[in-house]
Amino acid sequence: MKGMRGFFENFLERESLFLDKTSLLSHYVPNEVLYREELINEIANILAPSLRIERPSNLFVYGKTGTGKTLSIRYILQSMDQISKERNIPLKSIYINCKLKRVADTEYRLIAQIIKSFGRDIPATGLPTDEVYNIFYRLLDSEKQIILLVLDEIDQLTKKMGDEILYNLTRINAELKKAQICLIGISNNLVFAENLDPRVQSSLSEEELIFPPYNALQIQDILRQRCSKAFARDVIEPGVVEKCAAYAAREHGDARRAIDLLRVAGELAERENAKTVQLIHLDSAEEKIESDKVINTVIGQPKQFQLVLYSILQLTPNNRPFFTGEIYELYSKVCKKAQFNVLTQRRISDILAEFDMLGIINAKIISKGRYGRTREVSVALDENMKVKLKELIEKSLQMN
DNA sequence: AGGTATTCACATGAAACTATTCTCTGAGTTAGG
DNA sequence: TAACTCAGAGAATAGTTTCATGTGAATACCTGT
Repeated sequence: MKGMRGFFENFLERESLFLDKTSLLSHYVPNEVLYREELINEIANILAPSLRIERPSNLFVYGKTGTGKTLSIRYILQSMDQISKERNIPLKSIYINCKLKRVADTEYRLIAQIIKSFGRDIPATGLPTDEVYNIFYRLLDSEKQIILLVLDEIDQLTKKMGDEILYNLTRINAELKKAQICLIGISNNLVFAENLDPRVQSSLSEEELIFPPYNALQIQDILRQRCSKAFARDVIEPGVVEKCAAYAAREHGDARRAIDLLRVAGELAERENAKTVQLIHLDSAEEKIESDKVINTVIGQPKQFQLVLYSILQLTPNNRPFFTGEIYELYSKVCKKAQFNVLTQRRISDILAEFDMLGIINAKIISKGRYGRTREVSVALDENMKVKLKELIEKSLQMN
């Protein structure tokens, strides 16, 4: 108890490396968005009519992750909201991230989420979808107004389900008497619109913008901008920002990643009582981010996924790729031993495909000629991680 | 030797089923007037 | 008679199962030389 107290006292006395961490968090919107002036102006031009209660063109924004799409849109909407509030313009902006599991990744939930932003709660289940639509219509059309509806990661929405939702949304305007709605889609899949119903495609992307990746120098400036707010003076060793930017630029100019990296590096430095953030911290930060990501995704998976992964990990010391059949065989054994019910091979096949998507395994479909056709699976993790995951899964399955 | 046809061991798709969680409805019950 | 309770019908969703069909190339099987 005494030791604990000492720890916390020590913690409080210690001078933090951080001044204000918020500027390094992902939803932070800075006062100035660097290197996006032109795009922002363009978007502002497109959306401006809404301030005069005219429906602006629907807008579609493409760009890889961390190129400032979301940030720019939010930035613009923020000032539009401000103006419309000051001048009493009936303009409302709604931002929805379609990727969020169990929040807005289905038709029902998307609409429910929109309704929620009007201040009405819709139960998670129980109501028929068209009933929810009705509520939505009535809510929208209750007064003359313009709605700017931002759908972030819109590709996730159509991936699971068809494009019916989008069709409905684009068609809504025709049915509304007073209100008008403007769709702003954000996607990091550059070919997203291609396999969309042509009707949806044309009306959704009346205007299209592409966000190019940042280069290393630009990322440096962005990092410096954030740093000056986030960190105390002179705690960042020279070269750290540069290397951080280089890391991120090496991928595809992902500024978000660079910022995360810097934040985690700072946290690590602080945790080990360092006076400054050094290059070593960057390396450990990269490692930590990577391993946290893997661990979190694995923990988040349902039990059966964990069982499958566990079986794969058991096979991995053989140090050769293995096939669906082998995995399934071992998986059945593991299941029986641990008193879980055994799923069909069909299902395991899908689970393997999902692990492949998550990047935890590498799976390739190969044909062994006369000896059939299967997935050739290998694990995409280093030894440390494998051991750690094995223990983790053992623990998490023992519980139940 | 060269050319087809087979065949394996799954992959991939679609539909249907199960279980859970939640709403809504209307019949039956209760309590107060 | 109004308010309340509670079972049953119906939804949305996740996770599966069932049934059906697809598939790439190593091998088996021919064929004519």
